[in-house]
Amino acid sequence: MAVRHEIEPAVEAWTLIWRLVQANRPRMVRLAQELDLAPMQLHALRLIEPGAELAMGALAQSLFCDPSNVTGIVDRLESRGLIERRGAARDRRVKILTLTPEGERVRAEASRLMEQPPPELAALPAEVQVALRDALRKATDPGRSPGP
Amino acid sequence: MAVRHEIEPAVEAWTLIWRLVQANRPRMVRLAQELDLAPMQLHALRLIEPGAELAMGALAQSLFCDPSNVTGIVDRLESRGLIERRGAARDRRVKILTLTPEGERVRAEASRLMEQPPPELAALPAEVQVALRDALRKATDPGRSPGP
DNA sequence: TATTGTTATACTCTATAACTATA
DNA sequence: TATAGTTATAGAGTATAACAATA
Repeated sequence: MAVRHEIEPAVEAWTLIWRLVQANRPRMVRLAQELDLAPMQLHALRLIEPGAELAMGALAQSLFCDPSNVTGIVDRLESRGLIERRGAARDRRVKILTLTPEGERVRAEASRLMEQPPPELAALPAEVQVALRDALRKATDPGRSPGP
Repeated sequence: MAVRHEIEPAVEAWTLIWRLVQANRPRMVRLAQELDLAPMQLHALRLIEPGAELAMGALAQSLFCDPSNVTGIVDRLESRGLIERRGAARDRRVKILTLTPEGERVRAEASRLMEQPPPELAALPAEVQVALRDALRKATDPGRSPGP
């Protein structure tokens, strides 16, 4: 019988992804500090698209946290003048969030900085970058995920 | 002149990695809850290897946070009986951390659960898993990083 | 003097439970 | 009754500054 010392490629890939993301945590923390935003504030800001509307509840779902939590995060973004909160016309229980012009500016800057790949990826030969991208496209392709 | 609508493969790969990790945040939070550990406590526990010693300062560096912070994290792990803290013999300023038997048990269980790849990766065809793993190996190979 | 870890302080993130105002 | 969001509360993570013990 064959001896199997090899671990599953998916297991090793997942471990390596974790390592890569961990190694880049200091950069992300520094980035948030430069924008004078706490990590979750930055995350929330990125989930509100320019010109679009987002209800508090939808934001809570996207952030994977309790609605009671979102109140504070939104409070802080609002008092910094980055977002606005107003009641929805058709159901006055829900609060609609929109970016202010300053919010759009900060969000664009944040996105520009965050999408810069870490040196470990940027230094890879072009063909390895392409192989990595193509494999990740297949993993995150919505058409592949389990049905509704 | 050629029009370039394509973004750099490394940029897209980095974005996809973020998406993958974000999508798996709820699973990681649930995992920590099942072990009755806060996220940073889990992270810290994983950084102390069985049979090895780790100074508080080294742990602070690995966690990318301030030493004053580590005091509280270690306090909570110690009061749960997962780690021990004692003065180093040769320099009594430094505190040495070691796992208790219970700490080793919880850490092993945590590692087993955390290394399970998310469904998005596990469901990939074997050859795509291998391509992904090989590209990530090249990215995280210590031999490739900028010199000392 | 310099370094390791702690304490004091203040702020952010986190969830649970009780509350409000709508529906 | 049920739902969206808030408030109250408590605990955990975060950094800065001042401190104790040791080197």
